[in-house]
Amino acid sequence: MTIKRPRTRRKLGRRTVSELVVVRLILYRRILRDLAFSGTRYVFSHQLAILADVTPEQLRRDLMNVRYEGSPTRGYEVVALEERIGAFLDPPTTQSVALVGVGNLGRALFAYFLGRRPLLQIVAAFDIDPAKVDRMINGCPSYHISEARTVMRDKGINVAMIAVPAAAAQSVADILVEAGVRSLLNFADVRLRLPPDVYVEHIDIGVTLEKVAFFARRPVAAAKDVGPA
Amino acid sequence: MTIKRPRTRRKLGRRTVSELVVVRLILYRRILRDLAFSGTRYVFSHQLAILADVTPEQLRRDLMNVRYEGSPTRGYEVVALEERIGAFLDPPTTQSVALVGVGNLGRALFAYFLGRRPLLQIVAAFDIDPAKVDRMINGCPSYHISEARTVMRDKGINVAMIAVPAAAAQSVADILVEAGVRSLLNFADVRLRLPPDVYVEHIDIGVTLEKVAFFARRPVAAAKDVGPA
DNA sequence: GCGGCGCTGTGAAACGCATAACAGCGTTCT
DNA sequence: AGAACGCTGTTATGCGTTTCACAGCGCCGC
Repeated sequence: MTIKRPRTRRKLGRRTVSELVVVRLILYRRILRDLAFSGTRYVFSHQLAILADVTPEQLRRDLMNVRYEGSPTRGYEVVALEERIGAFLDPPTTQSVALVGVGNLGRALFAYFLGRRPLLQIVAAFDIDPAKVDRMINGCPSYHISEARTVMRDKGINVAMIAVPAAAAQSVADILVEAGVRSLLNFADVRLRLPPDVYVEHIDIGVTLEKVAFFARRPVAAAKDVGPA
Repeated sequence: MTIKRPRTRRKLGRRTVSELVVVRLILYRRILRDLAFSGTRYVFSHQLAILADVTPEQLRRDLMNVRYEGSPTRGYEVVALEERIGAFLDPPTTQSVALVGVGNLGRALFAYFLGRRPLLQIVAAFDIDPAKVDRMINGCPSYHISEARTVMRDKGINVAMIAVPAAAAQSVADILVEAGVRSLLNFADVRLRLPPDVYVEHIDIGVTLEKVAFFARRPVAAAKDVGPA
């Protein structure tokens, strides 16, 4: 869920790739992993497109960005394509992530990380509650937010997740950015205002939920575009 | 976070409104609430635009959809505009929501609903774990998923949130749709395949997180569009 | 009272993205 | 062996959204 803004883009080789393409590539790779796991060797664009809920044309167009060529007769080789997308998406080295806010949501995020995502690791948690600080949570040390700057620098963290109440989110974000974070994932229901060179992604459950509720009330055959006039 | 597809639209009066507009309207209203709470009476489009992280032109254009006119000299009257947007967005009556999956994330969602959102209420929770079933959770009864159909019908639920492991999500979704749900909010990291008249919104934390990590590695001044060639 | 300023609302242009259409080619079937 | 099929990669078209630009107008200051 997101608001359309001047898209952040990133160069690869001499090309520039939009956020939308990146998101879909991530999705394709996940599907390819599942396919590889289930023993599939080759896949056609229309098959993969169905699994990703995308048109085949769009899939092929997206794949142009990663410079991988499929065979007209066999389609794409699952493992090879997965690796090629990985080469495009993955960091050269493991990225360290910080989590701020160890409430219900924070714990859910910890649970989410277990096992998965070897290339992204939560190496530090922060909170303001003394009861939650200076402990180990899922093998990860927790600190008081006031130590953020030191810890972030020491551990070379440049990605952070914010899972604190809305009222605290902006000041937390300011602290993080000041401590060198380049990229944020914000779960608080507030639009953060930050310098333009910081990448922010909002997961705004409140807005998303209202949106879903709104569209639950639309006319039955809306998908067919039946509007008069 | 979402993939661009043929946009779901909804008529209002004789106009049709896109998802993007709806999302922004929801956001504007939230900001207006905060402004009203802090005692602000009037607001100009450029002020509101900054708070919403949008251009003033876009804000004004969005507001055209709700048929509210501001004054050239005072701007928009905060409370009146908030109410006007509410009249556009809100359901005539309270909507009942179901939550499937009472794990970490499910509980976080319950916590989220506390106090807020009088127009959306979780009236039933479902799980497959016997230990979590037939209890009260935050004043809401929990049932085994096998009872979904009956309960959903009885309570007139047409919106549901899915917070179960990825492997179970599709079958849960099928059950829900079969039980009459029109609109889904899915937190599982799987793309659900459902009939086109069902509205689905994905909150895919895995994808979003990878995206954030990816853009943390972009060149420093990317925002200025410094690409050569 | 009149001129000028700054805001709103909206038509028109520009942009980005998705969709459609097509050329190339390896495989397979006759 | 030759032809036809179906898939890929890519170019061209179209659409939706955002951005630009300006007309209209109430208020404020002179």
